[in-house]
Amino acid sequence: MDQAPHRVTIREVAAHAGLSISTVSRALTGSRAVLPELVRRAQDSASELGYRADTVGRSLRTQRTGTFGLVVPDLTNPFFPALVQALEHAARSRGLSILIADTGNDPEVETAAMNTLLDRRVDALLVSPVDLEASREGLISAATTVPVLQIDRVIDEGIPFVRVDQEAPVKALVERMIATGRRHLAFIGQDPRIATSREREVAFAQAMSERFAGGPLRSVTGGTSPQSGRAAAETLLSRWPETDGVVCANDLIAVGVLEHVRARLAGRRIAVSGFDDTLMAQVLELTSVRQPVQQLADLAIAAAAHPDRSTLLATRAVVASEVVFRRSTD
Amino acid sequence: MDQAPHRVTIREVAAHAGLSISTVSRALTGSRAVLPELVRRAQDSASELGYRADTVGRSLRTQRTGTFGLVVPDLTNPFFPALVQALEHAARSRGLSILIADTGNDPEVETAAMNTLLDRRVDALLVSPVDLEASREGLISAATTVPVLQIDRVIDEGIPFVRVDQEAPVKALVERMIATGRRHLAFIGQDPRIATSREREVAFAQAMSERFAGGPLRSVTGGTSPQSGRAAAETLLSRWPETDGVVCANDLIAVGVLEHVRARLAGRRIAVSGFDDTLMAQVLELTSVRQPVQQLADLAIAAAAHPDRSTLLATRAVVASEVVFRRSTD
DNA sequence: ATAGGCTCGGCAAACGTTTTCCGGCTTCGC
DNA sequence: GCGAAGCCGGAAAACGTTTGCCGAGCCTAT
Repeated sequence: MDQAPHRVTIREVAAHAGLSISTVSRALTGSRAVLPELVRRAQDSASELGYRADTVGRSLRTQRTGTFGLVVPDLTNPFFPALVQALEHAARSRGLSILIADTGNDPEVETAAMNTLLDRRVDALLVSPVDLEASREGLISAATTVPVLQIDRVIDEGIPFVRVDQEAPVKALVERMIATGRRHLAFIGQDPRIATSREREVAFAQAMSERFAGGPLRSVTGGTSPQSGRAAAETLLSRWPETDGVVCANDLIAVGVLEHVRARLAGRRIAVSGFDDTLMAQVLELTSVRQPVQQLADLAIAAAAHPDRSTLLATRAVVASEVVFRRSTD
Repeated sequence: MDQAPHRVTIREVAAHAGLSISTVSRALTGSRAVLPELVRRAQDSASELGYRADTVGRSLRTQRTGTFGLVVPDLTNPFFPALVQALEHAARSRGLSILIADTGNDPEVETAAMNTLLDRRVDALLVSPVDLEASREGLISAATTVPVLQIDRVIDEGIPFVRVDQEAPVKALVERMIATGRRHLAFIGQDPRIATSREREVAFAQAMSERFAGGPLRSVTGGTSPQSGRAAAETLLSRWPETDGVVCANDLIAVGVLEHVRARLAGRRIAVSGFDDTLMAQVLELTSVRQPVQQLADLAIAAAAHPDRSTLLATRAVVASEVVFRRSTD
């Protein structure tokens, strides 16, 4: 049938323009001064022939691919698509591309994925590590080969990161629940090996101990889904029946809790809050913590795109998030 | 600080093993027979030195990158993360990678993104085109350079695709609504320039005309979000107040409709259905059409990964989907 | 016994680009 | 009017890999 169409190379552009390859390269990339007349000739020939520089050849020579590896734990969790989208836009606006890997919450897959990305010679690795412990070794080892940036989830302070502050919003949630008359607050976390969930739990414990020194710490952990949220709510309320406010580490969990509360405990006035301000939170009128995804992405890409790697290697950024109060905490 | 760590090249492996570069290459890739003894020596040296072949060098030589470009319209729509995840897994299990681009529903961005992916010399382009018309030109032009596979949304039958049948599920929905006593059915679509939405609308019109020949076609279109779903429901019900069943082109829309119905029309028994069987549909007990995402992804990657491009170029696949009935259509 | 064929190691070319180096020309200062 | 110092074009090397080709050694069949 139709043959693989021949791609125009810089050599042909040079021939067509009656210039040397070097001159064309310089004229098009602007890497060194070229007489305006020649620049025009080069550009004209290039566009006439439809020339577009081949990134593979360029990468081989420059040792930079203009590509980042992005490793996320689970695209099923709506927070990550939002993050990916923001990162991809930020990257593309600078002419950079993103190789994506979804690890399905498996640390071994994660390490393997990072290695295949390294083989592809990405300029940097953006990672939201799966597991506080099991991900560490692979992460550290990757960091010896390429600049690594932990994004959102940070499991090793020695490696650059861009994260969200968890303390303030959790404190604000607790304060609000107390202000609306609740006294017996509880926390429902995801797998405790997830960095952000752990941090939220710690923040919760601290906020509580400031208000109710010596009081019991009501806390339960489970999976990351409405189903497990419902189950967690059940065990929580059977263990501490007095509970009248629940801070969840995640919207998906909170939705499950909400279901349980609205269905089984319609009479009781139990506050519920989540994290991530997903679409579901908006629809179900669930109080949630909106993540500054855009800011996170901009910081990450800005750091990763910086020409000298020392900037990236020095990145330790924490950005603030904002609680969106809705009916679920009225 | 610490210098960029030197990556081991095949040349060093060859030196260490006392073999020629060619032999090492052949031993490691198995591209030609090599004496077992030498294979062992090559492999030992490779693993001892921690050698991993550089994909950039290889790509330059072989003219294949082992990378696909994936272009999706909007990761905010939960259908696409699911698709991306499935595609990425299928690709990685074959040692292939995916460069992702989110076009934010903008055909111009889409064309630009496709071009930057082409510069990266992807082996194939997997695209869910934004717009039935505005996307066509860019798509066709890209297809002259690289194998292109339309995935889910197809806007040009001349270009290979992997899609989902819309007719059967829509018909099943209509039948069910009729079977449960509804007579005045309506359709709410997304932007009519979205291929799948249009197909669902056509299927709806056809199913209806089979049952109610000559009856009015109640149909409204709007955006892809609960908000616009709610708005659409409002105009729909003011225009055709008798409506007692609504087939929506999308879960997000359906959720908006459901809100409107449950809030404002609590007395009336109006059936609502969506598409994609997202988490929200499950939570809100919304009848929806589950997309065979896994199957779609497997077919797509299998076609794209096939060594000779003629297979991909011949791909025209349609897979079936399944309606999941829930309370919203009881 | 020898011609022909098979196996397999190594040299070198090639993939497409950027960039170093060289050298010719112009300019400028004295 | 002359040396030094830019400016800028072109040849060629380099990035890391795969692979076409050659030829040495061995086997086999007649």
